Formats: sequence, structure tokens, C-alpha cells
Amino acid sequence: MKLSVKSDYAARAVIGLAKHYPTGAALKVEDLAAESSTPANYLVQILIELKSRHIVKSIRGKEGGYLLARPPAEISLGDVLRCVHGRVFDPPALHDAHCPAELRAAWKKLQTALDETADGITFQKLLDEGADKAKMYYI
Amino acid sequence: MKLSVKSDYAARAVIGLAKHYPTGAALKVEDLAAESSTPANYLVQILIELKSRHIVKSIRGKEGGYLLARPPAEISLGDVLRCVHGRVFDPPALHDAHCPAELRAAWKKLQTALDETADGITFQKLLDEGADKAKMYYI
DNA sequence: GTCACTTTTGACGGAGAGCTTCACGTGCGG
DNA sequence: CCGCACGTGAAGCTCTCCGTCAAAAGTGAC
Repeated sequence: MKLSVKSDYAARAVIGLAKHYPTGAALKVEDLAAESSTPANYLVQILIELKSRHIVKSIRGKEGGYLLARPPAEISLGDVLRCVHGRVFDPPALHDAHCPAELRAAWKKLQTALDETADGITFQKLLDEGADKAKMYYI
Repeated sequence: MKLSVKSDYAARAVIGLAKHYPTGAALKVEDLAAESSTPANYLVQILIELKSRHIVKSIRGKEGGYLLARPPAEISLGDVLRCVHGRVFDPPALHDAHCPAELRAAWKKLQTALDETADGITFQKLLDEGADKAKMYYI
């Protein structure tokens, strides 16, 4: 079960924006694409989806670009994942009447486990982990 | 992120075999397909994969068919899932050097959360749940 | 040995999703 | 008015998933 690169790109973009969040300045798509090494033209579409879910916001015209709509502590990996795809771990069983109830319950269990874990990971935590890792190099 | 129907079919097939496990008799592909309402021709391929991972075993010739290779308590949903797809929740980030380390750690966390949950669900538990549900109708 | 019955294996093809790029429209500032 | 950057839609391409089919090979009954 492969996870699409789209979600990966989205997460990288949000991380990139989160790093620039304290500055308050907008980040151009091309700069963000270069920083997170993602195809710029594809990243645009992802950013639009992220915008529609109020995870990021945009400023047009010169000096325009993207920035986070909320502080990184209030954005979870689950939010980004659910934005890019629909529901995380969506089993076809839920739409199929032939699926036995006990199996449906099992899928649900997996789904909630994944959801809760993803919701527990905020981008503030990811930033802190990255900072900790950078600091460890000096020890 | 949709889960493929293949995994659903596989799980249903194992449940069907688990129900017949006490009898010790082999179950024909067509019967199993009818019972779990899955396309027989497709189910064959899934069963072969399940066999290669020693989750089920087969008997050829007349009176042949499939049966579980182990008791239902020793088969987890994670086993079936990993058999049908490769790794569960495989993020492309692991193969991409451009992915930041903190994000890779986050994907790993989701992956292990899903793995542990799936490994905790044995088919014996699913059978018991189904039996409990059936019993509740008589109360 | 032969036959009926089963699994086994391989290949095929339509359908759909994912990835990427391109071209043009829209709004903002100078 | 003009340039810059976002916004949007469409197109191509590849690849996997889903399902079907046909032929091969093994097994027990007679």
C-alpha cells in the first residue's frame, strides 16, 4: 500500500512554510518548490487544495506568495493528509454491503488508529525534532 | 487514500476459511468465492499469494481446495495485509533522499502505529466478534 | 490407464488514478 | 497600463488495479 508522493510533497511544503512562519513574510511558489525539491507546477495544485482547507493562505501580486493560515502547533499531519486525499485509509468495505460486519469493524479500528496518530503529530513537533537533530551535531 | 479491494477480498477469504477451520475439510475456490461474494477468478490469484506466505495451504485434485495453514489465532490482519500489498503504508519518502529527516520519522511513526494495530487483530478475535454479534440477536 | 475434478500459472486488456507539464485567466502593486 | 505572481483547467503519460480467460499440471476414483 503505497502512499502517494502528493502527500509527501504537501507535508514538505507545510514544513517549509512552517520554518518561515516566524518571519511573517509570504513565500513564492518557486522558492518553496526549490526548498522542498518538489516540481513547482505540481506544487501549485497542492497548495490550492491546502488553501481551500484553510491550512495555508495566499497573497497575490508582487511580493505575493503563500504562508500558513495558522501557527504550526495547530496544524497536524492528519489535517494535511485528509486534505490531499479524502479520508485516510478508506476501505472499500464501507461501501460494500457484502462485507461482514466484523471485518468492517476491524477496518474502522485501523482507520481510527491511523487518524489518532496522524492528528497527534503537529508541525510544531516536527520543527522541534528537526531543531533537536541539528543541535545534536554540535554535541 | 483508498485501500484496495484486494485486501478486502483477502480478509474475507481468510474469514471464510477460518469459519470452516474446525471441520478440517478443504474449501473449493468457487464455494469460498460464493460465500464471501468475491469474483472467483480474481480470488484465485489472491489465494496463491496467501499460500506463498504460508497463510493458507491447498490440496489438489478431487476433494481438494483451500484451508488455513495455521489456527485463526495465529493469523493477524497485518499478515494478510502485508501479503497482499508489500509493506503497509509505504511512504515514497523512504526512497527519496530529498525528504527531510523529521518527516521521514513522522511517516515511520504512522507506519508502526498501523502495523501494531493490524498485528493485534487476529482472525480468532474477528470470529469471536462475529459470534458475539450473532448471539446478541437472541437476547 | 483414464477420467473428472481441482489447483496452478501466465497472459491479456480495459479502467482509472497519479504525476507532470503547459497555457491561459485573474488579481495586485507600481 | 504593465509586470508579477497566484489561480484554474486541460492535456498527456505512465502505472497499478481489477477482472477474465485459457492452458498446464497434479490428484483421487473407477
